Amino acid sequence: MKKPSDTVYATLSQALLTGALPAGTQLIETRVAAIFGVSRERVRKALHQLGHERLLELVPNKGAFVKAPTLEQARDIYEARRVLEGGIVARLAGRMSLQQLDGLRAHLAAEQAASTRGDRAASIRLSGEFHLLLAEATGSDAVIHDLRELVSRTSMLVALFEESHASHCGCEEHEAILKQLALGDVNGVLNATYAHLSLIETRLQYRKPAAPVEAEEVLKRAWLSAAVHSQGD
Amino acid sequence: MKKPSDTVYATLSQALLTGALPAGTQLIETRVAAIFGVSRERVRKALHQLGHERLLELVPNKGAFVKAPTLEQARDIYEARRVLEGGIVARLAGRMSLQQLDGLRAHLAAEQAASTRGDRAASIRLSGEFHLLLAEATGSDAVIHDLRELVSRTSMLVALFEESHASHCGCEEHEAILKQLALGDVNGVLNATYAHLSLIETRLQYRKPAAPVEAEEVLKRAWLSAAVHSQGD
DNA sequence: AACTGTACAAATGTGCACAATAATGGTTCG
DNA sequence: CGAACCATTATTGTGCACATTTGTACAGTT
Repeated sequence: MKKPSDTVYATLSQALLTGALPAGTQLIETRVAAIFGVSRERVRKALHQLGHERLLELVPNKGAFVKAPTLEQARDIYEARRVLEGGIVARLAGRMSLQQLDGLRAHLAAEQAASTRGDRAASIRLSGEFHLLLAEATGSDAVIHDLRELVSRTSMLVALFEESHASHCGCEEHEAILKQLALGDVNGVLNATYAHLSLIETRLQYRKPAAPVEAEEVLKRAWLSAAVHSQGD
Repeated sequence: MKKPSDTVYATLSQALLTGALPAGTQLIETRVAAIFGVSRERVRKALHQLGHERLLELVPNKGAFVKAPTLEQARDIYEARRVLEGGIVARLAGRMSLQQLDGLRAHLAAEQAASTRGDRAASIRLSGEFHLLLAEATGSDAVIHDLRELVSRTSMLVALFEESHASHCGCEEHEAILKQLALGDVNGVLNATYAHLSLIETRLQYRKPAAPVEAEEVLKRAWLSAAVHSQGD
């Protein structure tokens, strides 16, 4: 069996990323520890790590709260993605191997297949992975790390601000980016990337601040689900 | 008086960034706690935070070691800076206000002044700040955060791999970047940025793995220095 | 009736003691 | 003489009890 601390972190992380917990919810160490059946210190460490990843807001002597990003902060994240992903594609333009291009094309085909057969879950997952694949093509672990964090935070934003029926990228836009990449047109690929990310950003809209929910039940279900999943290890 | 935990973190961070501790040195919680006169838990938290920032390597059940970046990992960092800073300037090109450009020009003048009067310490500091100013011009806190982390890691690399007499950027290269920025030439500013960072990277060269040193003495001096500095608060 | 000061309750922060784990050195057997 | 195994030691990981801080409610005063 795996170490419980990793499971605690993974469970909380997924719960936050999927938006299962409304923004502003306080995560009380003792309660979470009781729910998960682990000691308070394990929870504490996981909470601090999530705080360092900007998914939680840690207020000294008060506690950990689910970060409630404003629309302004959301735009901050998307601007950061335009900057970083723009830098990625600008750097890659005209410098990619045929093998790398083929890998991206294969991934794009998988995206389109998932889209045509109406598999929404796969579409969302593959759409996110496309961006990470671009980061991996740079060969820099630091770039991958930074983009992964931005994508994670974007997931939370989508869960917060976006209508559920529009949660994945358009395949055509990914296709356009890939095309410009192969051509090696720096300005073209930059514009395609900016347009793509800005289009996603426009899908964000203000929603009601989300009704406070019984965190106990949500976490209990998430914990049991994670426990089931890790049973196969 | 400030909280000791912040001081512990700041002291260790500075010691690592300036390269006072050779790579591979093990930081033993109890020893550090004894040296600093604080409890072990404070040290532990600081160590974990530094580990999360990739300045230390945390091995489970073994301890915290000063990260020993290889030249390959160093290139990884510089590639990441090319990507991110390239994304920054590409995004900024032609979109900056006159006020922002003037601010950068003033900073560049300060750099040149420090350089002509031979103030090496100021030169190094101002050179680093120039890059951060570009990040701040994007207006995205996430971008600033990511670049700051990369610059921190670069500082450690410089302390490790670079000869001491060549530790600051050339003002002319910053001038070239600024010029292309004002012109709004995306390709030009990208090339200037890539050239600048690559030139810095070429200064890196392999040095002897650094003789192991008595970490006790180094930390004690760093701690006393920090204590003196914080006395004025 | 409103405001303030105090006392209580709840949650986090901290230090300590113990358990688990990995390296090391010595010893013994082949 | 060498290698493997066991014991010892040093260090990190964990759980628990206590201290500190903060929010709140209640009562007293103006």
